[in-house]
Amino acid sequence: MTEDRQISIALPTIRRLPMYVAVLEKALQDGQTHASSSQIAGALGLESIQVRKDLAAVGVVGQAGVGFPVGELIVAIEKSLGWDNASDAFVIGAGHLGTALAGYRGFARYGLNIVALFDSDPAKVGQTVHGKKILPMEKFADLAARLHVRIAILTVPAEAATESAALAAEAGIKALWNFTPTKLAPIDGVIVERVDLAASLAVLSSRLASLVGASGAARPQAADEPESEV
Amino acid sequence: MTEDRQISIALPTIRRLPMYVAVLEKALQDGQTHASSSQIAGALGLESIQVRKDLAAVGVVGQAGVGFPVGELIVAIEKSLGWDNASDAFVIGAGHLGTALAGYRGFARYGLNIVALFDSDPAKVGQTVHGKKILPMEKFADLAARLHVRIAILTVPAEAATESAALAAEAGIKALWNFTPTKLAPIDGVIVERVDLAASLAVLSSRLASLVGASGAARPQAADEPESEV
DNA sequence: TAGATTGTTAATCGATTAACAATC
DNA sequence: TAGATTGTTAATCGATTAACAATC
Repeated sequence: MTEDRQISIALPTIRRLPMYVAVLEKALQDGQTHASSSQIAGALGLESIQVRKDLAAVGVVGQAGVGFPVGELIVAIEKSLGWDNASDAFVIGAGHLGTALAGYRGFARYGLNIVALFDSDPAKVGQTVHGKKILPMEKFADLAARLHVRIAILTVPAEAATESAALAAEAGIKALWNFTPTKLAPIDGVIVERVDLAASLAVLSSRLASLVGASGAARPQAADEPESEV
Repeated sequence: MTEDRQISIALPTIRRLPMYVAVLEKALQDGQTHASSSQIAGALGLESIQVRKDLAAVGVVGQAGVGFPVGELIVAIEKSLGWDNASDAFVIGAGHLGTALAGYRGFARYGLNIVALFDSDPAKVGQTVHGKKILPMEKFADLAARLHVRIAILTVPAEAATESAALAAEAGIKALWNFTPTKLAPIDGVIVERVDLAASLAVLSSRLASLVGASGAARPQAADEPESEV
């Protein structure tokens, strides 16, 4: 049996693991069998000690004087992340963002397979985007159960987030990837991971503001060209 | 002159500030003039002491026995974030994600105004999405300079990320909001904030994997009972 | 005054970084 | 053997949490 103690890897470490996979795959393509912590760190702008600590957390041992086995490492990381066998997912909300995510081919790399989209708008239902059908919300629970879908990607408008999340939980969804600006209240038995654009933009704009503030007064931009209404 | 010491607010605090704004605006609509740290914390699932520490960082003082002044707080937070006067932004890459972001009306709330999109694909150039024009990359530098645009939103394919970032930096862009899966090398004088979907999905799927692993072999769960537990 | 709540100072916790002996 | 690199143990750093006197 495998060691199976993937629980309890520190969250910051888990967030860095995908970067390691990317770097290691490049190394693999270059024909490298081993990569040292300092090589990996260099490629990512990290410290080598942090790489060693992170890799220790996924349970791979390196070879002193040589480095870490690249192939083995990729497999171990993907196992830790649950990326070793693909998971099906439903998208709830076939708006701009939902259809964009449904069309993103890169998710396959992360073991995520978007099966279908759901929307409450009858005008959208029946359409096909990126080869995936938009289905009515009424069919969600039944299909989630029949197809054993455990992941839902939430891309509905902010006002509909809470209700959609409840419906998904009811339907047996175990993990919600929340792209809405709504912070959901905890739901028993459901993992919620939020992509918080406001938080990310807050970091960007506050740094920009302090940069501008440092170099002089904030100044209005020239009213010229298309100001374009939203 | 204003106090102007917005530098050095801790990053975790900055990430939480937008949530406070959301809660405070709701309080304002309910006619509240003041909100206590425990009220705010309760609405967000945080500890009151953390709220007080965060609000202290933006420089607003509360009133013992009463709470914090709601309106003043909103203004102060928005100032800290640079959300007090809107910034224009360009989108680079008019693919699914780029057009989705260009159509998201919620950004106005964060002082972000998407002016136009740019793409290197001649087939896309000339089209209009959500009332915004798709322009050729060749015009980027000139327009960025003329309109004093400092923010670019990067939604090109992974392979084009580095090149596009360099072009943006060349054109005087000061802040890059990077939605590509590529981790950019640091660029002198340019702030880069990345929306790392792989990192977010890693957290989601690893938690899901350990949840399934904990309850026995990886098995299609009964579409019934909550499996509970964090 | 009495109750509620702030803001400060100290304690705790967890992650990052440093140092270096062990090992290939 | 000599050089490179790991993994362990300890030190540092920063953020969160606790306790409580000050204050409205």
